[in-house]
Amino acid sequence: MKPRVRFAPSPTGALHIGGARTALFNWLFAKHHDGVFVLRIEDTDRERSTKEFEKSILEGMRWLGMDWDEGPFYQTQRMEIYKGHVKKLMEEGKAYPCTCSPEELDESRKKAMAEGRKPKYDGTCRNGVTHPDRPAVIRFKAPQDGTTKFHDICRGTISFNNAELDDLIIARSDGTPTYNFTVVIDDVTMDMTHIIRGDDHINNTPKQVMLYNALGYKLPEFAHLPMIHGSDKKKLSKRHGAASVMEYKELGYLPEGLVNYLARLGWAHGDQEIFDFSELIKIFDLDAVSNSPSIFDTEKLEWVNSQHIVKKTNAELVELTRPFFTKIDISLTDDNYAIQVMEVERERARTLKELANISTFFFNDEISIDPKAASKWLKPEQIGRLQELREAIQEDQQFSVASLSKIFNEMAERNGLKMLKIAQPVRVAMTGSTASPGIFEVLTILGKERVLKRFDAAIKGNS
RNA sequence: GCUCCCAUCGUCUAGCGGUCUAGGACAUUGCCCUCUCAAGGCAGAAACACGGGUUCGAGUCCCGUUGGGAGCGCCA
Repeated sequence: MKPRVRFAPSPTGALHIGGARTALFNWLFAKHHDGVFVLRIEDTDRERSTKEFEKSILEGMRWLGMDWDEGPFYQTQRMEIYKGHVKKLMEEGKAYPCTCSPEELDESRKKAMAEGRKPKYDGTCRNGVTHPDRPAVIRFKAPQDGTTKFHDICRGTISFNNAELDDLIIARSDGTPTYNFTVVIDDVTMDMTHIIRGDDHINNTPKQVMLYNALGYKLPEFAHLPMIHGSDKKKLSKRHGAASVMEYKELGYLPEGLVNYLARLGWAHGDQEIFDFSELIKIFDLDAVSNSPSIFDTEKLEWVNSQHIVKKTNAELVELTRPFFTKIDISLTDDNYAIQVMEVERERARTLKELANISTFFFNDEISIDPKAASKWLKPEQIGRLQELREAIQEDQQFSVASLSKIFNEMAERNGLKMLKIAQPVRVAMTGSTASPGIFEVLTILGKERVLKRFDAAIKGNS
């Protein structure tokens, strides 16, 4: 049987790193087994769900390249299905109305905690409501003894004592169904074969299993993934810097870079670190998923991203970095020129944003020279040599890496100087900084006209 | 507090009873390359939480302790 899996985010926030990893493992699992990946929007929390968050989640999914085969389905459009199931349970005596108020419940919970007991519903309304005048929620009549167990692909059998569980609310007083109920109904009616989700759901699973049993449905396979933590080892949240997937796009990460990094959190394939999409699909499976939580490490993400930047062609990098250049008011008008720039800068940046930022001097007519660099490398005696170099370069008909190299070397030799002493002033004059690609490459890409202008600007500005 | 889950270098991980004096990667240190900075190459420092078992043999299996995480909503 072809597996059917789903990713079921609630639109109460953007698609974040943890959600993206869960989505990715589902997607990879479906692709690997030639199964079906469905997207379901769990929007029953009307208070906090918004259309904007929903849109940004879909945007994040698309950007990461995780296409879905079915959906998106919306829980708010499936109310009749849930209501039918609630009714069925009521008729079979497996659910009952409860009129205890939220305040009363809250109080008994606090009391239980204070007394060291587990906060659970005391069953006041199990045998008839106590306040017929009040609006009622519907509770599931959970088994009170015995155990509830289920099989988890990653962890084996997990079992809970039913005495630990209570009569969960399956429908609110306004008639809308709650999470643990809707997931079960949806997963069953959508024919899900595997439920792959974060392990923060392990504690919900026995409740859901009871519902499957009460409804007479067959259990799917479960696979609970370890959490992704921030550097403080706490569940990843907004406080840990950029949490939303789209923020990583803004930061200049490649979708393949993020996906590669995310795949390696909680999953490994021997010693291999770098994977592209097709490779992941080919080798990904649940048996290689680990059980311990991992910490999100931006530095490794950056390295992985740089590995994927290097895999791109120069032409692709031009297109990829264009939006980042635009943001700093540079428009790439000459693609051939930009391609040459990419060739010399591609290995020097870890993100597309950085790639654009370190390349600005190639595109701006006016460059700003770092004062510290100038005070070290554009002193009077160095300006004098710059002048000399400028004349030699002007006379150089070839203006190639080879010819320039010859000019620089001769100059160094004549003055008994190391290449450093002669290259650095030129680098500062051309790029404004002490770090850049090879100086001869920089010169030939910039072109003689621009080079001479920058010589003049540096000489004029510092003499 | 209770329940459940987890436990190899700072971090991500390999390891599925003997080949582990524990391997790789990021980060880090030194060296090489070198016109700078990267990239790259080489070398180094760095871990099986602890205690009991089981076994001829345990990082690998079992139990406990400790530590961490998650859940305990008319949120999902």
